[in-house]
Amino acid sequence: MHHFPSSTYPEDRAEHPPSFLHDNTYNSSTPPSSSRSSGGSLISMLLQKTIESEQILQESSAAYYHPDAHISFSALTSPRLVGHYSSTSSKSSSTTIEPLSPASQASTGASPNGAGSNQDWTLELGDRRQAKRARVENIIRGIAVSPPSPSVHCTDGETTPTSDLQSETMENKQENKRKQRVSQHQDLLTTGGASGKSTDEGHNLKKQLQTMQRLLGQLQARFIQIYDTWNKGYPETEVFMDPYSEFNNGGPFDREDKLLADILKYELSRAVNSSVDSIFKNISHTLFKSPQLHIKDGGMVETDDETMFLSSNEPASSSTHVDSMSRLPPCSKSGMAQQLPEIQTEALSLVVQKPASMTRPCSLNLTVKRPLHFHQPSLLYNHPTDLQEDHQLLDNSFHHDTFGGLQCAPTTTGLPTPEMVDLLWNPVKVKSKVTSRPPRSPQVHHPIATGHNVLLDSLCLPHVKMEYGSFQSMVKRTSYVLNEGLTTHHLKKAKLMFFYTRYPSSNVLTTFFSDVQLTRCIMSQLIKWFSNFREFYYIQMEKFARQARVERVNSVRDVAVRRDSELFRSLNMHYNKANDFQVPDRFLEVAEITLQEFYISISLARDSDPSWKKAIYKVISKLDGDVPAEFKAPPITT
DNA sequence: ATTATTCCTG
DNA sequence: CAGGAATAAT
Repeated sequence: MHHFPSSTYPEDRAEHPPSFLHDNTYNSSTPPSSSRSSGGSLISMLLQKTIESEQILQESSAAYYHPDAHISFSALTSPRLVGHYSSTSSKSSSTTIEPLSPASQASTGASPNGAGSNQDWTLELGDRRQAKRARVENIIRGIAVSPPSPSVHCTDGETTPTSDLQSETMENKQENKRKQRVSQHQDLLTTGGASGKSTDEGHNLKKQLQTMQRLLGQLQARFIQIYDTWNKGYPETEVFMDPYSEFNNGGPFDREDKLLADILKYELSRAVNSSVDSIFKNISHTLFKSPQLHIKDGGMVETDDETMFLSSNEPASSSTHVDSMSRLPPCSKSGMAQQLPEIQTEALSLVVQKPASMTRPCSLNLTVKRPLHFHQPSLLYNHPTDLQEDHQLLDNSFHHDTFGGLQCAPTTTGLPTPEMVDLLWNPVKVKSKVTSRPPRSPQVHHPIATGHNVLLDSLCLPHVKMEYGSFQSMVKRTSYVLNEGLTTHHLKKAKLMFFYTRYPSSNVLTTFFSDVQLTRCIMSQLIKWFSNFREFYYIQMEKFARQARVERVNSVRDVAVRRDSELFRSLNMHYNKANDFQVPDRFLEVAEITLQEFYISISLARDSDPSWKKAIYKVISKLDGDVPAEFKAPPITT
């Protein structure tokens, strides 16, 4: 159909004009460099989003077009952007998420210190401080008293404490969403439960689990609120700094703040501890009362004492926070009353400080002693929470981590295999090279060593000193874990994505590989992958084009690519080795066009020009289509 | 000078 | 597919 060389192709062939039609498809106007390196943990991204959206909401809409905003608004996308922010509801389509993509996050997130920041920050600092304090105090009160009631009003990560109007409407929406999800979850639990019969006990348990999930979601939301409030109170610092050292240095924290910090630390750790402990008690009461379920795996030793301790507790109600606290083993309380971060435990060395590339460096002073009884239940109770709505990132692994874990854990034997346990305990791949990762060794694996420290460290929460186990449990339950490296599954997914896009923008990559920590390194690895894909693709094209020229007719019309073509077989073998994916027709068209381009160029002896392929590349780069949304799900599902 | 991409090699 | 040189683009 397309008989003409490059000059005629551009517009009419681009049926799905991508938003990144620029020649430099990878950088557009937002460099993914240091900006994206803020650790990339879920929560840090959450926080960043919160902060960012707050800023955006505060600024006038004119700020969208401020040159310093660095948000790449094409004429195509700007209406959607405005729509997105004004409605404050985000659909799950990739296009509406664009404005919140990490790239734009980074640029806007850096704005407080940038040239484009408004002076309101400093001018209204005094007033804002007072308001801030009021809010924080309110939060504390809420934490101290609020029972895990479903009706509790809580803001999610997307909402902002300052813009009441916004958050109010948003809370309603999100509350609804949350209910939906919870009910969905319940369906899953009832249908996919291990026992199959829904005893009263199981019923109660489920209800309590849901309640606890909600509570945890609220707690996380409060974390975010508090963090946000603090961070906002000192925009000039941008980075959250150690209150104590800063105080001594005449830094931004005054006595009141120190006091506030102490109170917060105490309340937060207390609330989290008690709620998590309650959850644990409930679930362990059911799961572990059978001696069959005493599991010993690696460092996880379960003694009879613990079991007795666990099963002797009655189900916790909302009013037993303090009560349940008092039942905790001494070690779990150790971190609570201690206020000074100087008190380190031996395991603090395990907390790995991220390299300086982090935009929001901070360390968590966490005591790492954790009650043994926390180990096992965490495996089986890796739930998401309500905070996940509107967060693409969360939604993705949500399916996999949660339901996968829940459905797989109870095997026919009723016992998780060591591999499963290990897998669940090792969601963070510390060193992952797709091609060179050695098989996981079945050796003893200390649960609190490695892996999770990265996660914890990247949380970037204020200095809340709390019991490690509870905190970790909360993290594991309220958020899924980001992979730190690309896996073979990601590679497979990338190859399939190549059928749709030969030149994926960094935007596309971030949205479709959101279940990995997209550091600079990972991102360039992904880019390299696609570069390699293209290389193979073009080599095949040239090869078959020359071959066609030799043996076939002289007409371009006869140059075609069909599913039975040898060229297609070659490509399919490369990108879809398992042949379990239906290659879209569009790819055949693109391949045919590519082949024709090569054929023409060779026919016209353009290949004498050393850069003769460049023109072809340019043509092909405009033929990218949208990647189906299904690819946003984590790749392991197949 | 820096960054992105291709080309080449193992 | 990854590493690195070469090269183009900014």
